[in-house]
Amino acid sequence: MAKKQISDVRRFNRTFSQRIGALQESYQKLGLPLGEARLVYEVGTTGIDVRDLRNRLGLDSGYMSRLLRKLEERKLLATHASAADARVRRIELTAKGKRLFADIDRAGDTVAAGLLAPLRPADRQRLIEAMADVERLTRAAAVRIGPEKASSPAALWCLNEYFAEIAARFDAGFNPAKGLPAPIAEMTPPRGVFLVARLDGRPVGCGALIVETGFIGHIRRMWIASEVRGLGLGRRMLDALEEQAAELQLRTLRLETNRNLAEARALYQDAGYREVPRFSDEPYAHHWFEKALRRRPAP
Amino acid sequence: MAKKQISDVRRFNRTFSQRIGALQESYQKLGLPLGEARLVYEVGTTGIDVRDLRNRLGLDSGYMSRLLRKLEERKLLATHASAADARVRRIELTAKGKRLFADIDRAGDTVAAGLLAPLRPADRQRLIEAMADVERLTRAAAVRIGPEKASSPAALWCLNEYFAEIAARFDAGFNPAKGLPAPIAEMTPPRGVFLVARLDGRPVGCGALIVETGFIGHIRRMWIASEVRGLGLGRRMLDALEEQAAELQLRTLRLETNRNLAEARALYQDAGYREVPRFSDEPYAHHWFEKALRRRPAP
DNA sequence: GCCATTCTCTGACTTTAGTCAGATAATATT
DNA sequence: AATATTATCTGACTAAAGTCAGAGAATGGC
Repeated sequence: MAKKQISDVRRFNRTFSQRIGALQESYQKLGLPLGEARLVYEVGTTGIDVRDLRNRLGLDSGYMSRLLRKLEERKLLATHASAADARVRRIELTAKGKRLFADIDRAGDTVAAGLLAPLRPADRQRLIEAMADVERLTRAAAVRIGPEKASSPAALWCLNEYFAEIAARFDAGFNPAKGLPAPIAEMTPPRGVFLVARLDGRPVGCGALIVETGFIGHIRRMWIASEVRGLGLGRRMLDALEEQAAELQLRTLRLETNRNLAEARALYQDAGYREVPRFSDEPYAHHWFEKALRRRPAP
Repeated sequence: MAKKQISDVRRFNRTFSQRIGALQESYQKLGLPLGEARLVYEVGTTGIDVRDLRNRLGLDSGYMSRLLRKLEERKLLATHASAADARVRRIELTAKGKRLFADIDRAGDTVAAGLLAPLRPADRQRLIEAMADVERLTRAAAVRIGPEKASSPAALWCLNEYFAEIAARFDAGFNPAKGLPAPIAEMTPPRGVFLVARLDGRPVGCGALIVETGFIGHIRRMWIASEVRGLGLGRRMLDALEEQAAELQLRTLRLETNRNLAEARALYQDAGYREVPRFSDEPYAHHWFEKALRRRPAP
């Protein structure tokens, strides 16, 4: 990577850190500390479960609890047990809290308008487009891939999206009952792994590795959400699956794909998979691939 | 301003706040709090005067002093009186401090490289260009214009740049001794004002208003640094000068300009100045302008 | 039905990041 | 030479933003 590129990116990060610092100061005039304002803003007009809020803001549960008590005392929000699960508490803003939310929201608008105000209309449009580009292109770096339970809500959501997509793209649609099955148990250690790609916590892709007899692994259910496609995530998912395979001491990886998924085929070929004769009964597949893994160096 | 534009900008600010939050966490692994790391980083390998550091970081002098003592105890930096002015203390990093600086620097590189790493070369280039666009276009919003002493270093620096530029652009060069003078005393209240435009503290433009006999003001020394040109700052400087004129109860503003400064002429015309017959002996001028100010509404 | 896990809460602390009011010494201004 | 200003430091506070251990209730998985 060119040094010039790195320093360009660093300059951007630096100036934006400053700008965002200035932005945050603008929230301070609302009469409560940043952390509390952020919390009120995240609760929003619709309310939220404490658990979700804690995950989103990444706060310690004790700290969170105390913040909530403080805001409750100020009559900005109210908590009550969730209907679905009596352990989790649901937060809703009071009328006063909603007014504060509106103030915070307005302050955000003002900051944004302040960036646009000095510009001519054409430059405003350019700024917005450039921001969209930066956002899209930096998304890839914010994606984290890791193993999760194949039965987790995120995993099931990904699989659902995956099925919906291939149903739309395969010539004859897709019926999970007819395709080669991939039971959750087989995508669970030690018989396999299920990887989920997340962007800011939200699932945006998945891939499964199923250990077959001997030293052979089977890659299944690889999917990347369209919002993050074209950023090299397919390759990263494949690399992550190979990493898992290496840890499981596998020697060969196999996978199959449908003729309509041209970008997937290109990815597999580019990643060193070579086409082999049919090895599975997957009725929706037209191409079968295989790759010999390099033996792991002893640790 | 379109609502859609504002919400687009807000989304960008939001995602980048998150990214930058993550970035800052990466510095935390260096074993000292963010504020102290930032300080060490700003001191840099060349050293800095405490005064400048305080301005740059915007810290209270007491707090700053305590931070320095803490870092001195840890043998990360050393202070000594400045040679030029025994009141100011100069900070230099010790060998240990320089090692820490290198670590911080490397962490910054790692973050930047992490943004670039997942991208293909063409996308890397696009990201960098988009970042440069965003930076350039948001610069205007970060510029602050305010009155400063015409004898201040920033003012003198601006005037120097201004002279250098017109010397290069006027047909016959520019000799300050031959031009209409603008003594510092006349650009100082109550006889006049000197405005400086600053971007993140750095001067990037200036403009002077000199009160002539009666209710007439004379605009002189208007200059905008090339790095921020094309962002509407000339107009803002002119507006700010008119604001000052209104506060001084002036009724008419005058100015003159050289034929080679086409963009300046366009600005004046656009701002409502109309060309009038020569009213001054400025030998470098070819055009004279005037504008009647609207009377200020009573406060 | 039992046991592990999840979710929230409380108590007891800590660190970070300041603010504010002087005191002191050096320099600038008049 | 007298006075004002500037730069730094010290003492005495404060608010914000956590951390960590453990308790208690509810739920999920077997």
